[in-house]
Amino acid sequence: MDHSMLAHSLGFTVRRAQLAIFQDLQDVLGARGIRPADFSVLTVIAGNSGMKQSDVAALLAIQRANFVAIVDGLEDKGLIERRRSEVDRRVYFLHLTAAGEQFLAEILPKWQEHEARFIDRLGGVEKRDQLVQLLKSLAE
Amino acid sequence: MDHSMLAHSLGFTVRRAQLAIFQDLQDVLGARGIRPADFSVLTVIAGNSGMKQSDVAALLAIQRANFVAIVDGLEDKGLIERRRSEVDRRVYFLHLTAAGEQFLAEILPKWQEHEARFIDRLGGVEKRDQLVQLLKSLAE
DNA sequence: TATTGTTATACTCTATAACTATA
DNA sequence: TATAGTTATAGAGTATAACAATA
Repeated sequence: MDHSMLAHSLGFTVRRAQLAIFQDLQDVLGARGIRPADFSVLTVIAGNSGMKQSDVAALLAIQRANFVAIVDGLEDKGLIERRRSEVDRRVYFLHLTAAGEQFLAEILPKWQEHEARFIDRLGGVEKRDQLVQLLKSLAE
Repeated sequence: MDHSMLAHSLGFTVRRAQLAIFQDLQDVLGARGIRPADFSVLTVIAGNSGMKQSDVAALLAIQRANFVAIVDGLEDKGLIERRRSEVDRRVYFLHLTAAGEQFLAEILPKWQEHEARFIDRLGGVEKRDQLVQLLKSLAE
């Protein structure tokens, strides 16, 4: 199927793998009405309740200008809420709502099944750990 | 820097690695006036001269409708040319021009340096081979 | 009827500059 | 002056439908 030097390059193989994973993830999350970026925001807030809006954006490498619409969308869905800082009234802290907690609890098993599908392709969690370590060294 | 479960997931780490590699690749190729997709097309044609336009598109997972502008751009730059099939006058075969061959010869060392930067981060070509194998199993 | 290349179009993601309110 | 959030906008990349020429 592939006859070029690209087939053995890092850029090409990483991109192909990323597309395969994201397509599956989009199918899983799209059925529940959210996108991969929305999911990543929910999990970050779940793990760090009350994080500053701009810090969440930076952690996920999303421009703060583009992050506004993502937060708006999740707030409109009733999954998260902005709370103004009393100390510095420029900043918003992000929190999951009760509905957001419930939504995440429902969707997490589906996400874990998604991860499990690809762990199976790799041949187990040891291979996954090995791969994640290699990938992290690429991203520094 | 990361406090979420995402940090150890396949989707997130693959995406981060892909962004790091593509940013570097865009810098390398952008300085020579082409994009990663252009480069991939040039290398495929170099390895398979006279390939059908739609087959190149399929090999690179690019929609044939979106592929037209890429081929147009490379043809406008004088790097490739379309040659009509005598047998089936619907199809175009793609070939590098002499200028295209020369351009690719000039740019390939820069691409190899780019690959080498990431192979270094991994810790050598054995790690690269290991990673490529794992990534291919992800993309099936 | 089916296929190749093409056009038009829309949608998402991303990048940048400038605004506002606060500090 | 500087920062957090916001708005507006433009550029990529990608997806789909429909067309002309050809099979």
